[in-house]
Amino acid sequence: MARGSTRPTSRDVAQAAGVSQAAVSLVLGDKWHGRVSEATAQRVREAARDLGYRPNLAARNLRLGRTRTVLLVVPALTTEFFAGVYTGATRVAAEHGFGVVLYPSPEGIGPARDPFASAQAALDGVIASSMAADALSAIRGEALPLVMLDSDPAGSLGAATVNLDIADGVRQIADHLLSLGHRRFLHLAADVPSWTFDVRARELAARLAGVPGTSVRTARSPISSEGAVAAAETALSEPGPRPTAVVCDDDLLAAGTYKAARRLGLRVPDDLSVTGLDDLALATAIDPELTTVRLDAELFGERGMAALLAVLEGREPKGGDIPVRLVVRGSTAPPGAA
Amino acid sequence: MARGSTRPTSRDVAQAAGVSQAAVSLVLGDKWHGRVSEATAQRVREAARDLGYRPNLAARNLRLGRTRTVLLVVPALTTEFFAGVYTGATRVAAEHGFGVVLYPSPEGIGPARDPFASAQAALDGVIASSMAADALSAIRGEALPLVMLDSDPAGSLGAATVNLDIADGVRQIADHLLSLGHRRFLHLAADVPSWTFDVRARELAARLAGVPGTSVRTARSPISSEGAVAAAETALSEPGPRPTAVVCDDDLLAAGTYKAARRLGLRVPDDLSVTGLDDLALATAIDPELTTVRLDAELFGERGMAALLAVLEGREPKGGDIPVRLVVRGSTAPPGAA
DNA sequence: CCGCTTAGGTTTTACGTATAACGTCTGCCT
DNA sequence: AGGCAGACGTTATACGTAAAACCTAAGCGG
Repeated sequence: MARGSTRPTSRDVAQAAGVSQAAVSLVLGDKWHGRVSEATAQRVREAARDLGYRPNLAARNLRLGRTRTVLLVVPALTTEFFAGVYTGATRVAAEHGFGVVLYPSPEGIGPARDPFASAQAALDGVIASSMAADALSAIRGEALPLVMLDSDPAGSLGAATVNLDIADGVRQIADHLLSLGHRRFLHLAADVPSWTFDVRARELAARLAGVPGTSVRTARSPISSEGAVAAAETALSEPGPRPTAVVCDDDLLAAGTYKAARRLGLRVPDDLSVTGLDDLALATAIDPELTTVRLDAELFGERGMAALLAVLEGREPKGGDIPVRLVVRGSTAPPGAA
Repeated sequence: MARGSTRPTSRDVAQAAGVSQAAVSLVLGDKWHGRVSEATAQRVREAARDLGYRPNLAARNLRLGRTRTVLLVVPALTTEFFAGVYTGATRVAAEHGFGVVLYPSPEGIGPARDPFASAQAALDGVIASSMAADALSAIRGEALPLVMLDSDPAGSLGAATVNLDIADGVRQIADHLLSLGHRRFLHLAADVPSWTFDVRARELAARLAGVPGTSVRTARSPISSEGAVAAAETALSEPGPRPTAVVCDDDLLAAGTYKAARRLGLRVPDDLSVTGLDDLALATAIDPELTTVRLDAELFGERGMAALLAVLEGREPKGGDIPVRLVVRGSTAPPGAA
C-alpha cells in the first residue's frame, strides 16, 4: 500500500519482508532449502501474497534466456480439427509449465511471411503442421527447436515429425468398401498441396491396385462444403458407369458429396456410399451419419508437444505414428442395396 | 561468423557496423532522423541483415514495460465460432503490431483457475468472452485493461463490453416464425449459465408475450449435438399439442433437433420448423439447410480487439452492438405445410 | 585457540534493449 | 571573435529477475 499504481516487484516484497531481493528470488523459486531459514521463507511468502506479487515474466525470460513458450503453427484455425490439436498441445504444455502461442499460417494474417513478427512472444520452440517448404525454411532460419506435424519425414530437414497413421486409415476405408462389394470408386481429393493429402491418394491407389476389376477416378475440390458440392456433382455426372462409392479426403468434402448426391437424385447409401476422414461433429450431424476415420486431434496435439518438450530437454522424441480407427456408420452399404 | 551458436545482439550489430549499440537501437527503431546520418543508418541496417539480427523480445518487453501481447479468453476453442473471433482479433492486432495469446477457459486445462499462470507471456490487456463472475474478478485482480465480449454491460465491473445484437437476432427469428403462422413454440435452450443465453430466453419471451394465442415451452440441453437429440426428443414427446416450431439457442442444438425429429418420424420443415443461431458451416451441411441467424464471428473479434486497443491508448472504445442477420433457408415453413 | 564447516543470508552482476543525458565539431550569424 | 545551433553520435542507465560469488557468525574438532 501507499505504492499505488505500479505493480510490486521482488524488491518490494524483499523490503516488506525485511530481506534482500535475492532471498525473495530464492524462496519463490523454491531453491532456498539450506540457504534460508524456514521462518524467513514464511515471511517472504506472506509478504508476496499480501502485496499480490507477480513475477515480471519479461524480466524472467530475459534473465533465463528462455520463455517456456512455444509457437504452434496451424494452416487455419477455423477447423475443429486444429482446435483439438491446440487443446491437446496446451494440456501437455501446461503440465510442464509451458505456454502455447498460436499462429494461423496462410490466409489469416496478410501475406503471413513471418510467424515470428506476429507472435510477439519470445519463443523456445515451434510446432508446425504440414506446411510449404519455403515457410518451413523460414522457420528453420530461426534456428529454433522444431517439431513437424503430419509431414513427410524425409522432407522435414531433419526436424522431428509426429504423424497420424493416415495411410492405415485409408487402408481401413478401402478394405471396408471392398468387402462391401464396391469396385468403382471416386476419390474426392483436397485441392491442396500437402503431404497429408498425398498420402491419401497414394495409399488408396496402392490398395486398389491389388484388387482386379477395380477402378478409381479422381476429382479435386477446395476444402469446403460448397466447393465439394460442385466437384462431386460434376464428377458423378460424367459419362460411363457411375462410381458406387466416394472416398473423400475429409468430412467436409463428404458433406458436400451428400448434397451433390441429393441434387442428382441419388440416395446415400443405397445408390452411393460415402466416406470421410476426421470424424468431426459434422459427421454425426448429417443424415445418414458418416462412415469415417476417427482422428484423435487432441492426442495428436499432445504427442506433438511431448515431442517438442523432448527435443528441448535433449531427449529423443518418441517415435511411431498415431493409430486411427475406422468408424462405420450409415453412409456405407453394399452397392445397389436399393 | 566466428560467433557460432548464440544469437546476435544489437551489440554485435553495432560492432559489425562500427557504431555504438545505441545507434543500432535508434536506427532499427526508426527514431534516427536527424540523429544519425543516412550513410551510417544504411551500414547498420546491412550489418543487421548480414548477421540475421532479431531483437530479443524479452529484453525489449522488459525495457518498455509493455509487451504488445494480449490475452484472449474463450470458453472453449473447439468451436468454429470462437475460432472466428480469434481470427478477427488477430487480424486487427497484427495491424497494430500486437500478438494474441489464447486461453481456453473452463474445461480445457484442469481447473484453470488462473489464466495468467498458463499464459507465460507478459500481457498488456485481456479480452474475455462471457464468463463467470469469479473468473472475471480474478482477471480484474490482475489490474489489466479488459474488454468483455458478449457480457452483461451492467455486470462487467466497469469493463468495456462489445456485444453482438443477439436480442435483435432473436426478434428476427420470432417475427419470421410468427409471420409464417406458428403459435406453439419450443425453446431449446443451452444449459449453460451465461448472459448471452439469458438474452435469448428473455427476448423470445418478450416477443411472444405481445402476441395473443402463443405458447412457449422450454427444454434445456448441453451444447452438443448428442445432448440436444435427447432433450429435443423428450420435449417433443410430451403430452399436449406438439409445438410446430423449435427455436434453438445455437446451430448445434438445431442439428440435434433434426435428428430427434427423424427419430419421432417428423419431417423438417413440413411437420416441424427449426431455427438455429450462429450460422456455422454445419448449417448448410445438413438437410434441409438451416434457417438461422448469422453471427459475424470475425467482425466480433475485430471489434473486441479494436476496443481493447482503444482502452490501451486511452481512447474511448467505440460503442454499439454488432448487427446480426436472419438467414432464411429450408428448415422453416408454415405449420402443417404437409 | 586455530581453522574449517555450515547455516543464513547479502552484494553484485548479467541478460539485451531503449532512451535520456551528454559530448564534439562544423558552419554561420552578429 | 564569440556564441549558438544543428548534425552526428556516444556514454550511461534502468527495466526486474536469477544466480554466482561473497560475507559473517556460530559451532566444533583437534
